[in-house]
Amino acid sequence: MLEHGGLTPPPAAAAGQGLHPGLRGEAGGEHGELGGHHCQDHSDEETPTSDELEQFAKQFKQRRIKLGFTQADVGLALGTLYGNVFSQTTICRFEALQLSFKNMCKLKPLLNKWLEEADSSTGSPTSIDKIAAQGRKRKKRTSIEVSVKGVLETHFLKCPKPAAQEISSLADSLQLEKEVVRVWFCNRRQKEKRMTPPGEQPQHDVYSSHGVKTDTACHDL
DNA sequence: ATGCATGAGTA
DNA sequence: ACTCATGCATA
Repeated sequence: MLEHGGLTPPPAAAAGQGLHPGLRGEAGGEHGELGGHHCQDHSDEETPTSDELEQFAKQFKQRRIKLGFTQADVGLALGTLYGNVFSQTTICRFEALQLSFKNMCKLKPLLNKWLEEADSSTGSPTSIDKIAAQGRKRKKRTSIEVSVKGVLETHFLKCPKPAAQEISSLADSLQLEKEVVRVWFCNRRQKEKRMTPPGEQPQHDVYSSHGVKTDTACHDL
């Protein structure tokens, strides 16, 4: 089968809206060569487009299931195969395209390799290796009430990057630890940077959007 | 499948 | 302190 995609050919390029991968400008001081310059990626490393990643993720999931593997299996297999172990969470997020653009690009080759292996493996006995050494005190997951989440979201829309002081007052108002609130905002920002906004399919915005630059100004307290 | 959390790297 | 990649614990 070819990648037909059925009728999800979406995108239409992510030049309009909807998809805004985290394409950070890496024009900083990445390399500091003086006199001699030899930098130039010329390998067969092409950065896939968002569309390609979508297709791959779909195919990957289907094949994975066809072969009878779980997300956790894949994560472990990657570790035993190359040394990079991943959790079920990460595989899941990859399939759902809930990772950043960069992250997706990084994982695609690995998963691609696994696919080849898994499908052509006439029974390759991959030995399992598990290295466990975690004696850390992970904080118990704080369950934030729905109503409180609503408040947080409202604030997020107003100001996605509140200052420490604002976080403090907010935490105080909501009766939450400052850390919890801070982390919540961090996670929220990350979500916003994912490829596929949950439940938000790119629609064509014929109207709307004018030169209005909704400047995100944080004021008030 | 997802929410809250950790930790390394960076500005 | 933030971003980013990643995962334990949980829904």
